Amino acid sequence: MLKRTHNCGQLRIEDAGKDIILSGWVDSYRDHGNLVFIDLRDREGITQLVFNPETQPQMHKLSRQLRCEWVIAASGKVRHRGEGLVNPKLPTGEIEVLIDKLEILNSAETPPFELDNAEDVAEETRLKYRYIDLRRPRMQDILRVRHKVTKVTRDFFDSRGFWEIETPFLGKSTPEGARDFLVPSRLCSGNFYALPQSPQLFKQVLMVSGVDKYFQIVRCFRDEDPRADRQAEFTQIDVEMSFVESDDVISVHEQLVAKIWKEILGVDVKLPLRRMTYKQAMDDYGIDRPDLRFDMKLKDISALAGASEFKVFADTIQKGGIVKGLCAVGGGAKFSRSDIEKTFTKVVTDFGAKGLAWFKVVKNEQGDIDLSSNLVKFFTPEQRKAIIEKFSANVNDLILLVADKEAAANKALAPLRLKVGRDLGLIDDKAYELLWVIDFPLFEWNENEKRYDSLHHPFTAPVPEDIAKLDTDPANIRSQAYDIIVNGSEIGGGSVRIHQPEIQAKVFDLLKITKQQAQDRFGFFLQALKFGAPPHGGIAFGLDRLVMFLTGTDNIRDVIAFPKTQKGQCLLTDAPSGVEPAQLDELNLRVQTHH
RNA sequence: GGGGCCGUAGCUCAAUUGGCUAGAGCAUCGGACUGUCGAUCCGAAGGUUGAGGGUUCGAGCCCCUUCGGCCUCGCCA
Repeated sequence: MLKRTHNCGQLRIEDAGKDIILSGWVDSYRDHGNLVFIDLRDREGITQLVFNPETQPQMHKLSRQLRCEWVIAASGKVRHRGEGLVNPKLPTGEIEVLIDKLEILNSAETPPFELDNAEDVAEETRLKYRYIDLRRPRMQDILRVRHKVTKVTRDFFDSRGFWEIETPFLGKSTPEGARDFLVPSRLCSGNFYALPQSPQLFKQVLMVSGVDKYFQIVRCFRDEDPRADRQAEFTQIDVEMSFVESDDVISVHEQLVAKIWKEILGVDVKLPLRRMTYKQAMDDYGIDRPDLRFDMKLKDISALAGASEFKVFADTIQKGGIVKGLCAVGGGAKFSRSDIEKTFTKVVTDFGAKGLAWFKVVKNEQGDIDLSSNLVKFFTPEQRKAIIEKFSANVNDLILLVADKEAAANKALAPLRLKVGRDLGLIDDKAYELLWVIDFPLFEWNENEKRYDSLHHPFTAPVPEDIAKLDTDPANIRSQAYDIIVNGSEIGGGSVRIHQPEIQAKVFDLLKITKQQAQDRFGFFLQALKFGAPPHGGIAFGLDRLVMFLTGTDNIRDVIAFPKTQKGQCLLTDAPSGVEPAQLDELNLRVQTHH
């Protein structure tokens, strides 16, 4: 076999005259009867090969058999293409290789889709023939970036004294959090392992073990419905550190993020990153992961709205709700009433709001700035003026308002803000706005279950000043949790953990986890805390989402070599599948079908 | 579990109100061609309209069932 001396993206004008060997896939062929041109492709690029019937008649004849995606090796001499023949689209476009020997290593069936057009091909087809899809330069770029991110990450942590340690995949199922993937045990019949949702407790145990600084690039599993940015099987960069406070963890990891941005994108990220409290994020953006690429802050006009004659507003305030909204600069001129009532109203109702109130900001008959909509009759001129002032609105702006309980209003307004921002063209696709969101509440009240839920997870430590509130005012305890946000998407989050068993016990108490339940689920961990657990904290990044940002895709399946569909199926291998009865027998399992 | 979009040739799409032999581009195959690079030109072949059932003189189109893909709400400590 001819062994390659170079790759297909490597040769330049300086290499002219060299005898070289390339191997790869036939990307395209152009047969002129006389000359035959082959674009040869490997993961590094494309190089043009030329077959000339006058210099090498046998090889020329052989080359005419070549078809797309055949695998070949060929030797020849690099030469300049000559005036007017350079292809500026290719990095290797100044040269070509005049072939003296061609070796066909393998033929190929006609591919089910053309690599050039794959962006338009149904994803179903791409997934079924994933090996062909992954040959495309775009997909290989993504694989390369993903590799580089993990490489940068490993080097970063290694240089700072972190150890990469593996934790079990076969673990213990707990009812908290997401649904577990279960694995039946053969040796302990009737019992099940769970695949990890994250290595949370193991990494904390490693801190008790004196490992001090741990990281792992680790697969995690959550048996919930996928989304465009969510896959049941995903990868975390998981970290834990001993003898640290929030600032220590934040500082190390913003350096990691800056390093990744620099190495992959060549972008300098200014450190330290800005920080925003959870409360400010919720007040101004209605969400704990604000997209700061555009301004358009939300404003609460409850005081004004409650005094109006508009029954929906007055009733909402009466019942303890709020009226909150945003001002779309220029939106009054840009959006029609039908845009507002169809598109924008649909956004908020999709997210649970009952409706959307709107005002266009106009000049009235007296030539003064005023509001216009089907609702103005319920508002006095003074109230209208106050609303305009509250939003610092100008003529041609559009004010959109939602009335509901605070959480519900925010829930609807955050996506509305994004939609309006996009429609107004306020979002710069090339910008990266990174920040930390801090000071999360430790708990949120669960009305259905009449108890508190952890906002982060049950091992998150309260801020020291708030510890006393565990007994008196749990709702207002701040936690030592932090999320890192890029362009409105959470790429990582973590916390300082509870390392004292007494505080952990109190938290379980508020979560209505009984001593017995705590013992059954986390007994090993509670015991570990009693044997000299150092103060510790950590973080986990979503590697898939990170790579999505770095490669500019909004589809998580693009950044996973072998992803699954929305039903969790692998179209390449057809997993999951039925199993032999004998396999079930060994596990003492029986499959029940029901409707 | 709910809502939405989609499924026609290998790929991407078209087909008027239910009406002739379901078309086009690309790919494929054959031929031509002295420098192409999305080569070009000539020709050919290619269909269980996702599957099953129904209405009708007649269904790609209407109805029912079902399978699959994507987006999304719920869910994702």
